[in-house]
Amino acid sequence: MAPRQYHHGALREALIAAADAILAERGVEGFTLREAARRAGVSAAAPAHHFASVAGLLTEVAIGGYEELTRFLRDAHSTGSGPSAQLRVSGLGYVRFALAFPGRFKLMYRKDLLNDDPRLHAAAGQAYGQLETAMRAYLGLASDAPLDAEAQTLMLGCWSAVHGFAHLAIEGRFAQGGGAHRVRDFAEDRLPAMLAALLPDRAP
Amino acid sequence: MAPRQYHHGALREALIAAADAILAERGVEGFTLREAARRAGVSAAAPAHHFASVAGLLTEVAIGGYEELTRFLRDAHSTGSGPSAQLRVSGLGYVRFALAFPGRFKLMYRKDLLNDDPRLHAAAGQAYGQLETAMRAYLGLASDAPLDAEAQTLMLGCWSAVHGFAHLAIEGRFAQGGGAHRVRDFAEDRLPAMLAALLPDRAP
DNA sequence: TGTACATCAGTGAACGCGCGTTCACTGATGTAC
DNA sequence: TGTACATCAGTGAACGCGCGTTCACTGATGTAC
Repeated sequence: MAPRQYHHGALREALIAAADAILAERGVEGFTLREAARRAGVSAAAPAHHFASVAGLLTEVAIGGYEELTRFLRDAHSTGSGPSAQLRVSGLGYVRFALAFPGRFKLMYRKDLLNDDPRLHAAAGQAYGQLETAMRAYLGLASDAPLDAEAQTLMLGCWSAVHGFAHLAIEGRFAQGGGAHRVRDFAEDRLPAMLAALLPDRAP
Repeated sequence: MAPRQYHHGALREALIAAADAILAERGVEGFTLREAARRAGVSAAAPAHHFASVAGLLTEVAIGGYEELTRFLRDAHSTGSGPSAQLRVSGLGYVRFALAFPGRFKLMYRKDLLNDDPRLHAAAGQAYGQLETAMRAYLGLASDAPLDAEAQTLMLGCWSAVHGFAHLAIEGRFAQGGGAHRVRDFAEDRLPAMLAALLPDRAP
């Protein structure tokens, strides 16, 4: 590595990466701006030149989180064959994301730590829209049709179920022994059946 | 009110009540031991005589929370007619509890703030057992029968769904305008249909 | 190609904050005789 | 019924902590001419 220069060159990105690493290692509660600065090899005052406040940095991390979640949902979706399987496997993608990045996932729902930023809402909306698209296909609706009452109820149920599952799994309410690995195994083992009960195959 | 005496008389209970009030007003993140002492009209050092640490006090609050949740589940259950309706309405009870006491509810899932206390696990187990009992009746199983694979999957789905719904509702992910009142209306409006989709009537 | 100078992106020290907990203490209570 | 005394349940001051942010500053960069 080159010796530290006075000008970092990409401090903004380095701080975001450092924040991400802290979230992964210590969770949301363990995050501090000073620690992020420390990891980026920079004084505690430096972040102020790139983010108005700690919320600014965390908001950036959360936006990245929603973008990654969208990717997870899309990737999962593409592995299913047929609208029913695709919707179910999208739910699996949601949980996989949450268990892969629990700190980031929790941050994404911590309104009190984030700025009320339109980019954040847009990123969240994109992830949600990904699920909605899958739901439309599942119900045989046109891709631009508004969701009717049944569809809305089903969306609510799916989102609640995968979100609740993810949250409970992260909090260790299921597999009581073992670490993250065991929790992921539990999810891969049990989620498909749970999603199948909630979203049975539909005739096309 | 009598003038403050040197000996409070029931400081332990007063601290628990104060903590509960703080959770209601400011949420988990807004809780501090010093503030609880302040509200009980006592010095910051006083709580140490009743709780080994802040976690001790919060654990007591969480235990009370699980007991209250159990009551909510039981009360809701008793308003349903027939096992199917009773299970569904128990789910409603879970969410009603969460929306009535969001701070306490969140605390109950914050392992990092609570002691690893057998009384806490027992209280949590009792609430969970309440749901399990309703599930057994729903599936027509004997009240002491172990849950088979289908039953376990259904339990997982129900718990995840109501937990996720509660969590998302508390975080304001549904009704974007309005306060707690509007969120509760949304839940009362939408949850029954969601639960009906997840737990359709079963022939007895 | 060189140079003056504005601007940018850092530094290091300090501020003020409130926290949970500890300490030596003291006032109040209750019990043994 | 009184009294000595142990124990209990408070006090107030202090400790050490790490936090986010501010401030006057300086070193590096880049641009106009």
